[in-house]
Amino acid sequence: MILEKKKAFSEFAANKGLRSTRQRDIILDIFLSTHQHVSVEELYLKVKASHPGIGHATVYRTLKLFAEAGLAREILLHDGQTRYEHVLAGEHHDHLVCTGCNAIIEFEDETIEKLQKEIALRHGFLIRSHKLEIYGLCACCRS
Amino acid sequence: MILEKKKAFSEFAANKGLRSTRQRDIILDIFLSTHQHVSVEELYLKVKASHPGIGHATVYRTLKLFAEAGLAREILLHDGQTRYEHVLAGEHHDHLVCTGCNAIIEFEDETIEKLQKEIALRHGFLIRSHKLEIYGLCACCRS
DNA sequence: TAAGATTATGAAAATGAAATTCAAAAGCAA
DNA sequence: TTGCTTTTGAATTTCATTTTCATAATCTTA
Ligand SMILES: [Mn+2]
Ligand SMILES: [Mn+2]
Ligand SMILES: [Zn+2]
Ligand SMILES: [Zn+2]
Repeated sequence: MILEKKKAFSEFAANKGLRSTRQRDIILDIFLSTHQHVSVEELYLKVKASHPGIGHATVYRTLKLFAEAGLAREILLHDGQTRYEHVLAGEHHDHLVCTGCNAIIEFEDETIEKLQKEIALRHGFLIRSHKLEIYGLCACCRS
Repeated sequence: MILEKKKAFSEFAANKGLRSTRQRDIILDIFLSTHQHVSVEELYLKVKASHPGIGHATVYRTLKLFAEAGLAREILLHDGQTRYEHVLAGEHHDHLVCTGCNAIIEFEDETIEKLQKEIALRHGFLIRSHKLEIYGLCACCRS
């Protein structure tokens, strides 16, 4: 799975005429080693731990490339930090966001997805993407 | 409807021990006169047009109060600007956002709302709020 | 493989939205 | 009014992100 993603990025880079750099390889490795929903700052700190020379700007730029390449998805919750999550081929999910402990629970609901398509159809709207975020308290934080 | 909202805000202010100020009255009047989904800057400019003395900070602070009072809702789309929309008592809706012309189409779907509750229940999650935004192209921008 | 052309990088500066500071002004209870 | 408290607005600060630009790395071609 990690190899697939590396390959996917090489192909994307080749297609776009991007050069292959040590930094991009490192950032990709570290991104792939993280769990879901990393903020740019978190990832930057991880990168810096083993590769102090790599700068903020490169991490920002590279994560945007990953998103463009389809292996990461940018998510904006309500904390002013952009996060990136891993995109598995063909998979989509939405989020339950706990405002108590910041946990993020993922879910999928085919019916909701279908209803969205119907709504779009009804308005002559062409869907490019969507986000559904449910904010509240997770089971732990309720009790 | 405008009077109701003004009254609602007075009550909220009274309850919170807030003072009644000329600025808040003006900003409320102008907010109520706008259409849906105003950015803070847009509102600030409108306010400044007739009342040049009123500052940015007051507009920011006051809109937060409106949200707290329940007569406005903060919405964060993907353009880095906080917007506020009018909240009608007991009403809820979600958004189709056109990335072509920035139009925002509102919709309600009871089934989606119900399904969200079921998902939350399944995860022991207590819903406080949610947002569903569908991004894409509106009918005009498609053709 | 060396040169030349182009792209990528990183430190620092710039940006832009939002929050904060603080002295002055306004509101309020008595 | 008086005196106390809240609010205001200009300016400053903050913070995430973007941009700039000189330097470095990569790729292409000979
Ligand atoms: Mn996720
Ligand atoms: Mn709306
Ligand atoms: Zn929690
Ligand atoms: Zn449009």
